[in-house]
Amino acid sequence: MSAAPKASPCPTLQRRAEFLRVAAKGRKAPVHGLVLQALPRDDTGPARFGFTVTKKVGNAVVRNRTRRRLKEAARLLFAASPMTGVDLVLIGRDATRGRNFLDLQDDIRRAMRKVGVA
RNA sequence: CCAGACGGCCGGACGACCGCUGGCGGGGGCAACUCCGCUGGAGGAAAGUCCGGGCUCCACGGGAAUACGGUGCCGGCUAACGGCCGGCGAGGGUGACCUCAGGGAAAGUGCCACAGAAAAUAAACCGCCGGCGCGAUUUCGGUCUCGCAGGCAAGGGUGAAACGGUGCGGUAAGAGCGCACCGCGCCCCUGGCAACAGGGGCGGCAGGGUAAACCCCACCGGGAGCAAGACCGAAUAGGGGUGGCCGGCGAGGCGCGGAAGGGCAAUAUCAGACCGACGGUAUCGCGAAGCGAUACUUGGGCUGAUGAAAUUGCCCGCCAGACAAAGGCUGCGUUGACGCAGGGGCAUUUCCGCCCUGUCACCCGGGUUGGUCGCGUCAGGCGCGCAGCGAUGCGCGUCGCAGAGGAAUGGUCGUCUCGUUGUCGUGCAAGCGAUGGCGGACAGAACCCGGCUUACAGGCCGUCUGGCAAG
RNA sequence: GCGGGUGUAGCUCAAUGGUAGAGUUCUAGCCUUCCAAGCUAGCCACGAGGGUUCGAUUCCCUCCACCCGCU
Repeated sequence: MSAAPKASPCPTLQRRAEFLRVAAKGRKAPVHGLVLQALPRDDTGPARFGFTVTKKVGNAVVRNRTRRRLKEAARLLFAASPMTGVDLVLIGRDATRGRNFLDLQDDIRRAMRKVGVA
C-alpha cells in the first residue's frame, strides 16, 4: 500500500477473505442480539471490526439500520476500553433491530467473555 | 350530510449528548495527517430496470435496399421517447368520469376444436313447394303413403360465429325479387389542419372472425457501457535484459533442486461409464465492432489397468498478478547455487536441525486489492408576468441544493404531535377533559437527466357528479 | 451495470390456442401366513393480476420468486 494507512480509531475488515478467515478459524458466540466471531492476531495493532447483516434479515433499510446499531454499540464500548490484536466480526440478526440499546451492549460484553478475548 | 369521480400536495416537529462525511476559514506538521470553528448532508418513489436522452470508448466515406428489433387513430408538445396534452372512434357507468397495441382482413398464406348438412370458390340434414307415376281412401272438392326428376332456403336444429337485419308486398313455395327503415360499400357536398362527423345520391349485398397467427404498409433504431474512459504509479517486493567483479569441490541411478511442462504422433498406451458446463470446431443471423442461436466432439475431467521411461517432431501451454518485449522451459558448466564446502540468521557456545544466500551498477516492460480525475452549474429549483383549452414555451427576478466508495447522511434519550385503545371525571347524547399502553407507512443515492411501472400508514387543498334534508 | 432463462401433481418432467398427461410418491383394494415385488382403482397442479380471442398452460403487458452468464 503506497499511501500511509489512515490512523482510524476503529479500522474495519473489508475483504471477503478476511471475513472468511475469521469465520473459519475464529471462535463464535451467539447471543440474543447478535453473533460474535473473534480471531486473535499476532500483532498488537488495534482491534479490527467487521459487520455482517445477511439478506435474510430484511431489505436495505433494515439491514443498514441493523449494521449502524451494531457499529455504534461497538464504538461506544471499545472507545471506553480499547482492545488490541484481535479481529472481530459482528453479525446482525432479526433481534438486533428491536433490542434495547443497553441490552445490546451487554450482549456484546457477554459474547466477548464467551469467546474468551475479554 | 352520505356515497363517489378527478387533479394537486405533504410524507411527523423540536431539543440534548455522543459520532460519520463534503466544503470553507484558522492552528500544528517537511509531508501523510491532525485539532478547532462555521456550514451542507437521501426519496416521492432514491426501488423495479420497462423505454428515451446526455456523457465515454469502439466501429464507420455518402446514399439506398434487405434482414432483424421496436412503434402503430389524428393533431400538438418535447432534446428524445413506447411519455405527456388536446381531439376523434369503440366499449362501460344514472352521472362526474373511466378503459382501449385503436393502421391494413378488397395482396397472399394459415387457423376456426367439439357440435353441425355446411366454418367460407359454398352447400342442403330435418324440411317447404308444385309436377309426374303406382297405390290407398273419398261426402268426388280432395286427402294420404311410396317413388322419380325438379324448384326453394322462409322455418327447425348446431355453434362463439351460418353468406345482411326488421316489416310489408310478392310467390306454387321462396328469394333484395320489389319497397321502406337500419346496417354496409361507392360517389358527391358541407364542417374540420386531420382523425372524423353530418347530409345527399347511387348500388341490391359483394367483403364471417382472427394481424397480442404469419404477413403488408408507414415511421424509428450502429455496438457497448462510469466496473465507460483517462492519468500517475515512488520506496520496497517482484519480472526481464546488459555489463563489471567474485567464485573451493562434486553428481546425473534413485532422489533432489530449479522462475518455468503438458498433450499428440513416431516402435506406448489400453479399457469403462459420464458430461456438453468450459474450450474448440462447424453452420446460421446482422455491414462491422459486437451480440446471439443450433449442432458436433479430435475436447474435458473421473475410475481402473500396463509401463523404467527417454529421444525427435508438431501443437498448445508455461516462466507471469491480467498484457507485452527479448529470452528461456533444464541440470556437468565457456558455469552461476542442485549437493557438499563457504557466508548470514534462528539471544550466546558446541553438536544436530531449520531458514536465507552470488555481489554491484545501469536499463526495459506491463500496470495490481494503490492513488487521482471522470463526479455534479444543469433539458436545475422557486416566484412573478405573458402566450396557449392544455402539455408546454418565452421573459424577468431569485437561490446554490448530498457526493460516499463495502459504501457517510447516524446512535441514544427526552418533550410535543398524529392514530388507536384502556381507565377515570363530566354530560341525556354526540362529545369534552385528565391519565396510561401500543403504534407512526413504503422504503436508502452509487455517473446524470426525462418518463413509465410497482410499493405506501396517515393527512391536507381544490373542482365536479349522484342522492337525501333544509332554506 | 448489462443480458438470458425458468416457474405445470408432494418430487422429476411432457403437452399445435380446444377435456392438462407420464413416471414416482400417497391412499384404498387384490395377491401373500406376513413384508417386498406385482396388479387394479383413486387423490393431488398450469407463480399472481390484467388484456387479445368464441375459447389462454400456450399469445401480449405488468408484478413476484428463483437460477445462470458477462463486466
